[in-house]
Amino acid sequence: MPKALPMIDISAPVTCAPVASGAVGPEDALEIALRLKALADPVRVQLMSKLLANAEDGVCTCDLAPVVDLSEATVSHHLKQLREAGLVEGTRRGTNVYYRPVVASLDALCRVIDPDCC
Amino acid sequence: MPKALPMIDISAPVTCAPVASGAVGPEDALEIALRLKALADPVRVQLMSKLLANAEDGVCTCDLAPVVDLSEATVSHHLKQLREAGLVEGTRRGTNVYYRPVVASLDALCRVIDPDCC
DNA sequence: GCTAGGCTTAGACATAAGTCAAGGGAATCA
DNA sequence: TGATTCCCTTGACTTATGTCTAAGCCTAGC
Repeated sequence: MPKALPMIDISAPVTCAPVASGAVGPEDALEIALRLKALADPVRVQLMSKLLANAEDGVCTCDLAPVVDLSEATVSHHLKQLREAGLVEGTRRGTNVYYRPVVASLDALCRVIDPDCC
Repeated sequence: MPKALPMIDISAPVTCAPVASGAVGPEDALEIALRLKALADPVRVQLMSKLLANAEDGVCTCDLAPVVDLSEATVSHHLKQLREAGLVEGTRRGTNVYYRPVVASLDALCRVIDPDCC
């Protein structure tokens, strides 16, 4: 992948014009792609699903690991990806960190990619 | 990525239950992730954008290459990814192949990932 | 303080993905 | 038929990604 290094902040919901509205520029395309990439992994899809199913309570890392049958370190890595993409947020309660989905980000992402959506 | 090899057909629109409806299984998560991965690249986002902007006429590979400033071989590779994900389809007219977006697939994908969509 | 539990980070490794150059096919036209 | 043009595939290279183990960091409770 001989490609420019991202290193841009994508933690806020995407705000550019919908993809269908015309040829998007390289920078908008990169913003969209980075957020999509955060979701484009089966483990992270499963994690998001679990989080969305428990959106009000939140789920801690130790409960997430068994769901995807991976080590806590790997789950933490995936959660970091999702956090950096603004798709989840974690709050500490005691020794545990509870993760919750950021529905607004998911919504914004969807709005950008689907012409007939919302 | 020490992970199971995909090798599954994802050319039809995704049909599984929405991610938000509960913890999706590993196989559904893989189906969703593979389709998202097809879109999760800045070049392919740009290509889709261009195609969506010319949805009725279609765009040929030689016109697509300048848009993303890459070789035709690389563009062909990206189009193959999108084709295998069922997001675009190409029809030959003479020596040219004209690509068109498959809006239904994009729509289905969006419906699966966004709880508040559609 | 000190220890224990939960979470994250760092390093290492294997696999996947993006890019290009070169070559092969198919359709058109002379 | 032969030449040209467009498109696709293959192979090789480089970079990115997912996973683990091991180590470090907070927070709570003693």
